[in-house]
Amino acid sequence: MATYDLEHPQIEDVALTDVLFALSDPARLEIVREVAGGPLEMAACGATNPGLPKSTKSHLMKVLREAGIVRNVPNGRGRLVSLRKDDLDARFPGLLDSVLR
Amino acid sequence: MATYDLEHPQIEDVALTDVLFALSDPARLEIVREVAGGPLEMAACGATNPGLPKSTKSHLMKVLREAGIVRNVPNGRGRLVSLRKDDLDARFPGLLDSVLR
DNA sequence: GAATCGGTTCGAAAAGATTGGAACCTCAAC
DNA sequence: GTTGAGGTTCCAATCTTTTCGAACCGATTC
Repeated sequence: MATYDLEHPQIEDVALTDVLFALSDPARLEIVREVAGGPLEMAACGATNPGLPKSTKSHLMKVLREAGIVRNVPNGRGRLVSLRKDDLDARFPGLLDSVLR
Repeated sequence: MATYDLEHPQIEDVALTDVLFALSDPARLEIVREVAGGPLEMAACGATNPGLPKSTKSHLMKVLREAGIVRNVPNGRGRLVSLRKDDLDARFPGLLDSVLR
């Protein structure tokens, strides 16, 4: 019964401190950098962290998703992760660019 | 014997994730906003948090200081807190502006 | 439909952050 | 020198995050 569509916050509802917190972890920031190049299969990201257990990776993604930073949608039998760049740019102009520079 | 001059990191030594983490706490971010207007006596900042115990406030300042965000120097019998804006702008261009906007 | 692959969720343990009281330190004023 | 104001440090309690195994789920492939 439980569907696997995950909750994504409205961008107006995300607080700046939540975004900053999500980005303040090196592993999460690295994922954001990878995804900044374009949407990525979840299996494909975390290239820098090869041996990461999947539950851990799933949790990192959850924090990013709940902070409004990434979108994570079902895609075939996997998932596609993408950066919510337009949303973030509208809500916190310049932030993403300065973090990713 | 112990001097009360506190350690301030070289700006090149501070990691982006440390800065983001320090700014990800609402109370700390508020202090940064206050200090962005110009140097402030430590006693004068935290206006939004009137009843904050001094040990707690001291700890918030420590996190900001160790992240390279503020400078905290003795001044009379108190301390003067200032934003390391130039350092931060050089190290992470645009970051501070986008966070404080 | 059975097996498998990619991910989520749950639960519990470990690690780290926050909070605040108490003791202490420094400077300045008296 | 004593006192008081402004802050730091220490410590312990609490809270939050992180980590990861185990169980589960849905879509795909056979």
